[in-house]
Amino acid sequence: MPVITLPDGSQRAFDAPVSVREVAAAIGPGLAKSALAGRLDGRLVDTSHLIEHDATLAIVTGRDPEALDLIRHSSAHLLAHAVKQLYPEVQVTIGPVIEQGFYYDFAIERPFTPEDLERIQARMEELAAQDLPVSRSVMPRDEAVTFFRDLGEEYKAQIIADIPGNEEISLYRQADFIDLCRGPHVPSTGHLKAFKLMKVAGAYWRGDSRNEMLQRIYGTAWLDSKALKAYLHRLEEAEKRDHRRIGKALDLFHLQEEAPGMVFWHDRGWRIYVEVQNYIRQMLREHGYQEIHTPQIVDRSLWERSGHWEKFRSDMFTTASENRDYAVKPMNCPGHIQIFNQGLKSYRDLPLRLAEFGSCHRNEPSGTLHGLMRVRGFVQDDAHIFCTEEQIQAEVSAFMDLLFQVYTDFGFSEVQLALATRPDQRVGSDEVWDKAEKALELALNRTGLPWQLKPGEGAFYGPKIEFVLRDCLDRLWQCGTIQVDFSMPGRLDAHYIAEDGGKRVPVMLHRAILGSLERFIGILIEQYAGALPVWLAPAQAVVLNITDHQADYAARIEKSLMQQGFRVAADLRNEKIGFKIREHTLQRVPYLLIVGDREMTAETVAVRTRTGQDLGDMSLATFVERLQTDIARRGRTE
RNA sequence: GCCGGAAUAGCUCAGUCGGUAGAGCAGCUGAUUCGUAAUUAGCAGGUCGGAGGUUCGAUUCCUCUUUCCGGCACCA
Repeated sequence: MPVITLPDGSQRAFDAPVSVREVAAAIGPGLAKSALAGRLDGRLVDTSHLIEHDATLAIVTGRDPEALDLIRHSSAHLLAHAVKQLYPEVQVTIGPVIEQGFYYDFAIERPFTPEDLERIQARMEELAAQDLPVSRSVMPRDEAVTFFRDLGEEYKAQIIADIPGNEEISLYRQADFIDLCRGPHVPSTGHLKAFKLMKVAGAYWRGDSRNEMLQRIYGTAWLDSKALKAYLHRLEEAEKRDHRRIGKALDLFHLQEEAPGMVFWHDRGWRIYVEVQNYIRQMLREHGYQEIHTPQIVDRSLWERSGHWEKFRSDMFTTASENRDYAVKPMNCPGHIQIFNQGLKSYRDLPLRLAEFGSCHRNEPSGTLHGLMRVRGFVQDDAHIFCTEEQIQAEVSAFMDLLFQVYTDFGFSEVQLALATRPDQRVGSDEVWDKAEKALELALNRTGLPWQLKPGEGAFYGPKIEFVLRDCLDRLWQCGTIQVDFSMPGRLDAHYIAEDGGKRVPVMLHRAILGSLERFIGILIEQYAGALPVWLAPAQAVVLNITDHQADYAARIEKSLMQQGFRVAADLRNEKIGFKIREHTLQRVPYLLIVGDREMTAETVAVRTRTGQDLGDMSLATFVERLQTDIARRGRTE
């Protein structure tokens, strides 16, 4: 007879097997009503789950952290239920929970329209209002395959057929809808109170582009309508940070039809770009890198030797002249090896670190282009470290230290780390891959930060560590990387003379901290919602006169600041001061220096920040000190 | 590349059930010289993304195409 231990340590004995729901009811009718699931000996189960033996049990309600996932998962089922009712010809496939909601993939001849979405949403609301009980049952695998095949659900049958034969399959039923699912689910559809279908999209069956395309419906679901509303509001706010919108509003850059995926940088955006570049340039010098510059357009034969022509030809831009074929460089490494190869290198020259702000072009698939985040023409803060196998470990570790220093200077603390290991198609022996992967893993562990393993996602020539940042809508973008390459130096005849006088092929480490400068600046813009820290701001201060009377004084201040190396402008237009303040505040200029007769007489400036703070009057020298402090701090928050 | 959606003034957007378009802001001209987030009056501004088709007539309907947006696949 089961004795149930509750989270508060109290125990309840039952003289027969009881369900989670019955235990909840024994505690209180309110709890029974709000019970979504149970946590039985640490495992999530349905409220209908029958407890036959002694166990610990926690009743899961909306207050528990598991509740959201449960609700989202059940919402996915509700979505499928509604779709099957409205469009019986549709086949269901999978419907998992994702970060802010759920989706469900359907096989359907005709794609869903936005109007379909409205109909489906309405039907879901009806089904939820009916508070249909959700029940669980089990079936042997083979029987389940036949069952779904008879229903005409080929995809479901295929999914089940892939489950090992000796396992039992659990099914969930609500009214006339039945779906394969591991569960658990909410006890009835009435628990689903706040959901919204967000968008339709195509998605390949089993995530493979060789397969047919399914129609995916994305939705979000929350505990109550207040949380749903708050989420939708957060989304709207996030969209205001979109670097494409801000780039236009702040006159930073633009893209246009004639050059898809290539950026036209305007003066204000280019100031950011140059500042970022100069900062990196200085860091690289301090860390033992040489800066070089290699050609944009190189004869095809070099790309043939490097292997790029064979593997990435369709992704390279090519051109021809006088019976020769050329490719615009998609990456810098072959060029860097050419510099390494000039003159005989000794082991004493290693590690040799060659850096380049390499302008690269890749003919990315049209559907992937995305503002500054995914472009066809970009510049990497690229470098290649030529070293011996023994030096890999130290070089990787030194790189990671440098990378975190840089990210901190830019104000990024949330970086996701991943190790991408050997893909199926690769060059090099397993022994060499073992060594390379081990080296990266050790360096990762040394950081003490969590990291993710991405098996099979390494480059064809070696494994890599990825440093990933998020955009304003939580989409992930790889920025930094370090990759071990045992193959390309050999292919391109790089070698050095070892201590014993023998010829050796160096190992090459490909590494970038920011990755594409375009992408990194895009993320910076979103991170700061356009209000870049003083060291990066396109204009650090603007001098505003109140009337013509102070025009000369304002111009003098502008000139003085400019000569001291600050990015400053004077706005001497005949406009009201409130109007000028509004404009430059919207332009996110960190400091507005207002000068009227009072300041002119006192030889001061009245300083206002872009956040609306009034710092009062101060001398120019005091203001300069403030600027210098800000600039020295960079993006660090301390 | 694949699926869906969109493209109208410099920007943000409205509109035309087929009769060649409208607002706000920005711009230009004038007045205003003003103290911390929009002074004011007037003017001008568009081959309605591109090409073809249907039609007496297309920005509107159809086809193709380009780009962008959201996903998916890809990302050396």
